[in-house]
Formats: sequence, structure tokens, C-alpha cells
Amino acid sequence: MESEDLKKLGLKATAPRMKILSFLETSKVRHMSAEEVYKALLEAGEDIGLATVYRVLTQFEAAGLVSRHHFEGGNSVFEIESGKHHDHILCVKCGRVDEFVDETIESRQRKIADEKGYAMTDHALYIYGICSSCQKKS
Amino acid sequence: MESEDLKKLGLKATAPRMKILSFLETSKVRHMSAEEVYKALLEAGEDIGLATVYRVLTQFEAAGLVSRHHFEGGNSVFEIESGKHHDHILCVKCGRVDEFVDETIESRQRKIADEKGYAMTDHALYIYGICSSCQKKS
DNA sequence: TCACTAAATGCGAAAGATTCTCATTCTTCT
DNA sequence: AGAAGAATGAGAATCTTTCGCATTTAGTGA
Repeated sequence: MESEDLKKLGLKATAPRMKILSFLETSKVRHMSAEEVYKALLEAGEDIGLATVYRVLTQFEAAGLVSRHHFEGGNSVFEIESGKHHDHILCVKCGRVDEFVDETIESRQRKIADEKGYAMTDHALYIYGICSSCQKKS
Repeated sequence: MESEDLKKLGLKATAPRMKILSFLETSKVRHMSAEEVYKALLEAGEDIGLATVYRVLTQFEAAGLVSRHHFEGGNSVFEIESGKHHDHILCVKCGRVDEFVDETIESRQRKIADEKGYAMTDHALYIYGICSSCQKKS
């Protein structure tokens, strides 16, 4: 009964919100744009407006249920929160996305923010490259 | 005579390109959106279309003269290439941008790309926070 | 369980950023 | 100076995301 989860976060357990959440939880693709979520739900027979998808994803982000990334190329992609912080490395050829965690980088970032006098609130690290399978193809 | 610089890069030395380049080189503000460049040129009495600003900045990026960043919030910002690679830390309150270089992070990134089987082509690291002067205000 | 109130949704319009089209104007080379 | 091809400007078009508003729905209390 996920409706309880939403209520705990101060969000009404509406049908669109439940469907989007369970879709994100069960999708094999982890990183999706609002448009992709919208289309996937349409194909699944769910009738949810695109504006609602945007609104709900934004609310989920504020509630900490999903995180939003700005990969190169413009539009936002969303990812369900797994709890553990991680950064991303992505293939510029095929769009593949991998995740990684590096505590050395994390602590260095904190140190830099500190040295520069900033109270760090967030950070984004994207590594771009060509993945192994795309290297073989070329 | 900068026109030679452009020609070396395979770009015709047109008036709009020269003006945009020299504007970027002399501007006190290092990070600007296409729109901001456009407006600044207008105010300086130069009559250059917005579409041209976009085109020229994209060409300059391809030629390595400027780099493009995707800070949080959507639109692209451009910065003239200084030669030395650096990353950015920015204030979420006032928009201030500072630069930094950290070789430890750089080498860690190369290591991660390597471990994941990627041929790294690029990377972007943005640290977000509240700068010292904004901290005092609040 | 039923009705009420506030909040959420859907749809189309609107806004913001960036790209495209195409006629006109330059650059470069001769 | 003249020709050929590339670049520019202005506005239309596109894409992503947000807004406005009438309609529907969830949560609550009687």
C-alpha cells in the first residue's frame, strides 16, 4: 500500500501520483525525461496529462523521492531515489548511463566549497565518454 | 588583427564573429548566456541578430574558442576558453560563479572512466552552494 | 456513508530557449 | 572588380516546460 508512503510526505495519494511512482519503481530504465514517462504511461493505457507528469515529478523531487539531472543536451531526466548518493558517467554515442560513487571526490568537493567560503547545498558530476561497446563498433 | 585567428580556425572573419569574439575577450563577466551576449552587443550599438549569436557561439565552441556550460536552471552559458581546464562552484542565491582546479578530482575521474570501460571525452563538475556574502545576508 | 473544501488534474494556451528557412549581404579568391 | 559560396538577419518553427482555469477527486468531519 504505497498510498501511505505518499501521505507521509504530505502528498495526497492521487491516482496519477501512484501510477507515476510505481512506474518509476518498476521501470527497467532508470533515467527518463518527463516526456518519456508520459509516453510510457500512455502506452501502458494510463491516461495522465503531460503537465501532470511534470508537476508530479517536480513534487517528487521536492519530496526527495526522485532526483533530477541536467545531462548535456538540454532536457531534464529523472531518476528514482535509491538512497545512496551517486554520480553519473554516460556514453555520448548510445546514451548509456552508469553510476558510480567516489568518496575521494566527495570529500574534495566539500573541501573546495569550504575553501571558497560556500555552504555547499548540492553538486553534480557528469563524466562523458564512449562506452566499451561503442568503442568496439567504431 | 584577430581576423587571422579566426581564419586559422577555418572560420571566415566576418564582422559579427569578430565583434562577438572581442566582446567575450573584454567582458568583465566571464559566464554569459547567448541572450546576454546578444543584449550586451545591442547596447554597445552593434546590430547582430540573436540567431547569429547562437550560431557563432556554437561554432566557437566547436573550434575550441569557448566552452558551453549547462548550469542548473536550464539555459546554456558560454565562457571564453582560457586554456586551463577548470570546474565551477556557484551560488544558488546570487548566481555568482567561481572557478577551481583540483588535480585529485581530475585524476580520480580518469580512473573511474577507465574502470568503467569508457574512453573519457569530457566531464562537468558543478558545486552548488551559498556564497559567503549571501550567507551573511540571511 | 455523504457532503464539503481544498487540492489535483487535464487540456490547451503561453512562455522561454534554441534552431531553421530563406532572401539578402558579405568574404574570399581570382 | 567579379563570381561563387558562405554568413547574416528576421521571423517562423520547434521543443521543453509552465500556467490558467474549469472540472474532478481525495481527505475529513458529521
